Amino acid sequence: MPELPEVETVRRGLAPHLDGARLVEVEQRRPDLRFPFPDDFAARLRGARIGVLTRRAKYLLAPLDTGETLVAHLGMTGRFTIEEGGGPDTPGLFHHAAGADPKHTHVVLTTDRGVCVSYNDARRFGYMTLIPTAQLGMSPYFKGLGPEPLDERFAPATLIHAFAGRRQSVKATLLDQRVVAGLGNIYVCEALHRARLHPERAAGEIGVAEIKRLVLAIRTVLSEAIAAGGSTLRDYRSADGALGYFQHAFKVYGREDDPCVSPRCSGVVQRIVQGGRSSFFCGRCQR
DNA sequence: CCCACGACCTGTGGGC
DNA sequence: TGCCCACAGGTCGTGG
Repeated sequence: MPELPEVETVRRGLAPHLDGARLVEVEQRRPDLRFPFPDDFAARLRGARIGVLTRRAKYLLAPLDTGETLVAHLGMTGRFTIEEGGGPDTPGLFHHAAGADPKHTHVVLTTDRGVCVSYNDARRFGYMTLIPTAQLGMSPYFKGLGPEPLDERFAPATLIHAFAGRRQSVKATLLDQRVVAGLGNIYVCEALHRARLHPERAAGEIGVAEIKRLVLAIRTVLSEAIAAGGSTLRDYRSADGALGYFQHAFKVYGREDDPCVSPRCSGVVQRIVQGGRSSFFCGRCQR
């Protein structure tokens, strides 16, 4: 799935088409994604005007003039695609979800500007819901979320506090959205490499100087990834169909058995499994 | 409370 | 070529 940089890239691609637009048609093609759609989902969206699209963690948020906010999570394979000047199934239309199988297009929004925005999700780990805007912060989706890593409120003190006494690995701790919001498997691996921290280190045993390196590494890798339009491995594309290219800047992710690219490091990238997910790291410069 | 693990789905790529 | 298994960017629920 898209992690924070990919979701942010999708938001930036959708915003020019959706900010301030009215939804004139909403098509919901199945009763559920990961969870059932809320009751009368399409009817509650139809006719609504969207305010300014935002992002929190890996969620996209579209506030509506009905008092509700459309909340969308892309799961692993969720993709929003913009299709201008024709319906979602118009033959010959350019980038028909840019390679996505149309049988997995589950929601199609049409705006008063003649733009179709379709949601395609092969694995259906994503979901959409509607929450009263005034209650967003107290909703179960957002209540426990940690700080945005690119917000100044995310600081060494955040992790010093979260790591204290924690025996869980630093890898698993950073994947915990209650600690810091928006990181996923790729960017945790990349940030730990930049901070020269071994993914199996217990969070509680990481020192203050190391935490400072880690906070900087997280900020840097996310900022660079957003600037590159995210990472495209297989499914991910931005809303306008563009490929991200940050994957070319990976230093460890997906590079098992390749040489470590750190200056003056002669190590080799290895892969281990932690909590059922692959961790890539260099055992020589990450300690 | 903490943590590890299976479950949820479908597609793809590698090895044989 | 074809089949089968491992694995994939994320969470959520369960059970120890």
